[in-house]
Amino acid sequence: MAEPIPDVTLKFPMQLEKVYEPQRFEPHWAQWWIDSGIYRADAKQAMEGHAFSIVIPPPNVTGSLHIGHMFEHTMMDVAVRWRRMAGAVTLWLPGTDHAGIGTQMVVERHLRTEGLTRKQLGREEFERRVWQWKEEYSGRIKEQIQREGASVDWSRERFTMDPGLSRAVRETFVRLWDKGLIYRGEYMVNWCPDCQTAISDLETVHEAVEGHLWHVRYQVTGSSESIVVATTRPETMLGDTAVVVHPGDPRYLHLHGKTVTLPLMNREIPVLADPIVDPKFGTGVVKVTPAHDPNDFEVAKRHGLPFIKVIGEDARMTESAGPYAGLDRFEARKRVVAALETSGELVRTEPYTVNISKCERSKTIVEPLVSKQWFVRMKPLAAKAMEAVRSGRIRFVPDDREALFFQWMENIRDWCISRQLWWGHRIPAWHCRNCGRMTVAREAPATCPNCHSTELEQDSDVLDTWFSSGLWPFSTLGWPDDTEDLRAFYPTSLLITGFDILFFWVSRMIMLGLEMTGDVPFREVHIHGLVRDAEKQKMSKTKGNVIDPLVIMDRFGTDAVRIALLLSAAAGADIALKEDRMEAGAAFANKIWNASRLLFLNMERSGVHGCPDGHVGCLSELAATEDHWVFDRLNRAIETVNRALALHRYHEAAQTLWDFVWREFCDWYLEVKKLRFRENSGSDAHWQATLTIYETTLRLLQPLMPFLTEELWQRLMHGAAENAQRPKSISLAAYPTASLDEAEPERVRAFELLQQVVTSARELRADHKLEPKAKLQATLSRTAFSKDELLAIERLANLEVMQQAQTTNARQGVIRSTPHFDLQIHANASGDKVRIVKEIADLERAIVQKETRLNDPNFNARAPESVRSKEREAYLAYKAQLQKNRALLEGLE
RNA sequence: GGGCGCUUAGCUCAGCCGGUUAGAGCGCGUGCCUUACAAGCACGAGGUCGCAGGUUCGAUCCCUGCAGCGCCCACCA
Repeated sequence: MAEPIPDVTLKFPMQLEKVYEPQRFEPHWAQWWIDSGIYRADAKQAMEGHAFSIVIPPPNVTGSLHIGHMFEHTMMDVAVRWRRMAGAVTLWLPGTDHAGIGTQMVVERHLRTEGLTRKQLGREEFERRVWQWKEEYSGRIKEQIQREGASVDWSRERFTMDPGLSRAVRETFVRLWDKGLIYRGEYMVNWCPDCQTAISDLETVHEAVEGHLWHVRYQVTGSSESIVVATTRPETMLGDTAVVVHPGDPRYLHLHGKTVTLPLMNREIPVLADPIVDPKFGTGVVKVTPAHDPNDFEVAKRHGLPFIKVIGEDARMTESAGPYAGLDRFEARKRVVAALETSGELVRTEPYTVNISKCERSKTIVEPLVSKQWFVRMKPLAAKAMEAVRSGRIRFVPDDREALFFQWMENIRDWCISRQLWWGHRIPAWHCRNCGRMTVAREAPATCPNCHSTELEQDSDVLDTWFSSGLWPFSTLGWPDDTEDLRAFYPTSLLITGFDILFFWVSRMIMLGLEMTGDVPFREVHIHGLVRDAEKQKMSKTKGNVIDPLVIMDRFGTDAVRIALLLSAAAGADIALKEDRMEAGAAFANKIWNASRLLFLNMERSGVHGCPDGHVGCLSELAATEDHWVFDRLNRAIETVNRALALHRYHEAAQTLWDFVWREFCDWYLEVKKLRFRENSGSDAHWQATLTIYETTLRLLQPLMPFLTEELWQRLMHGAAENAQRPKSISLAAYPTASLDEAEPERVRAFELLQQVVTSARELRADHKLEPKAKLQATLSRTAFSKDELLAIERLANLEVMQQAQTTNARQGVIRSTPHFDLQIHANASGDKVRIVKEIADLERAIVQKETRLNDPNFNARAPESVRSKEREAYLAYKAQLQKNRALLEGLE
């Protein structure tokens, strides 16, 4: 096991380097977290206690991680670290996805640079190459995840094509097949001529492009009459086998049952009636190309029309296209149009916007083709999934994403799961070369169950990559075996992922999880937004606006990037990531570092070594006013942070911590404490309170900034006495709950007054542009300040506090007054009244508002008493302050 | 064609159940190298909460309409 602290810091744990350099310790802790095995989940323990489990959305092994992954991982890590510290037995399971089509394409592209194609290599050799690629990239991804500080359990790392997960895939396939939920058949699918495979509906993107609507005349057989059909794809007419009209369309009633001659092909095709036709669109006559249009496919099946395939898998015209055979589909279109023009059968051409489907990956226009594919029947699966969400067994965060989920589920269509690729899970079906019979089985059968031939060949198709990802929450835990892990950690507690894969992945996990395990795969789904660039543009390699997480982690430190991402992460919202965010994050980390440096320096000076044992969280009788105040503020922060984390409001947690640490702990608490350090009055009691606050704050920050807090906490603990109870990492210590001692309200109030006096003095000094070093004299009407508090006021505001006003003539002084104290600052100031005048105006406005409200009988009759009394109180306070300000103003005039 | 979301300070965005004079970061202005931090400190300027109605004692928040922007889904030739 590695040493918990780098050697150099071991020697001088309390001497922080002057400059915050996260690069010095972040890699060290990342490594130690792995070597020490502290994030390894214990299934036995989990079954006894409270478990919290989460699986990583497996990144594709196509390449390295981008900033969106880091955003997602950071939120997951915060969730996991928080639950871990809160006492849950946690499992965060890491892994990667084989990403069938995506990986195959990048490897093929890579091969092309070597002048090779996959066909030249052959299937076996190609698969070997892809495995090589996978090894390289999953290794890179692993390093990146470690660098992010993700507290995953590497002993449970999985890959979608691991033997165990492959077994889960076959098990699922066979069960669905046996239930009749998987079928195979000739249907119309989206065919990508570039990828040379069928793709699912989800893998296509729609795009509106400017095209044409060509009107073509078809001659009615044995008549001088002709009809005109409109088409956006004239090349497909070569495969027409009918034209249809609406059954009730009076214009064409007399043509029902007649035939027309298909131009160019001189084929007789029937005129049919079908309600699919909209009589109001175009001419009300539609050509039917059963083999190349999804609508026409349905029509043809209803009417038993023949299918003529005129476009092949390579997007070139087939032999059936007669003279056009061999031409590319777009070239064929040109020639067909030209031919129709020549023959006079093209009546007219009009511009028309057409919706085309493109392959999401290759951007090639998808060709609807009839081919033999495997499908999953979705309706029955979707019904169960919707029920699980409706009943609340799965909750969405933010919950408006549910609408999206239902919208898709309600209109779900069968899922084409077969791909004509080489990289992926082979479909567990074997075809007998002898009798032709197909066998679906978990393992390769030795002989054909029908004819006992040994001439069996496995189906060459592979499964859609999402088929295996859909099993991820349970296949990774050992399913279909009833493993300890499965019992301990399934259903998983939470899934954090992007909306872009809600349908691809989340929905399928829900459906397959319910079907295979009988339980939901996760109880909560947090759908986050997209990380965009500073101009809110989507990041993409082609735009060149991609932010590489490794680069910015090197530059700013991981904690800084984490806090920057978290601060931007309003639930579900996209974030525009600017560099200044990360600079601010680094500044925050630097602030914490330096605050620690101040404390550590003074601990050494006071002879205090490390964190004191015992009575942590207590406010002793000797605790000072500022201790009471900061206990109060920290308790509030603890409460807010815990609530925010429970609701996945990471930005709120981050913001709360930021404000507490910077605006309260550093700006006020440490500033006052510095005075005590100077006086060398830091008694043990003071240190106890100070270190309690400090150490608790580190723990509160830990889930968000694990590296920095680990480094500081280890140093703090290193100097302290050994304690068997002490966990070996801050990430295993208890998360703060609002259980610190209650601060005394009177003393909290006293500190707030102190702040007001100090701030007022600063305002006046700035307003009157006084010499920064000029000491001012002040008289405080409130006498309740203790000696210590007066000292703090004097020092922080650079004031000399007088027993009473030195002059009764306010004209010589500058005065500031609040309802709670009067402050006269005597100086040779010009007596600028601007501030008082402005404040009087503000107060008058507020008072009018209050008066109107308080005088409104309806308000008095209907508003709750709690609101009314608050309003009255506020009104009186304004009134009092206004009077004082007026008096002051008079005095100045 | 359906559905969803957004519009708050110069910029990026918070604002949970409607209730004191609406917040943060960055940027901007002024003054400070105050022995933790110039990656800092202090002080400040800056908002008719998209527009128009409505509900309510009370609306940035709820409802309706409008305008602008964005996203998702979709087999009208």
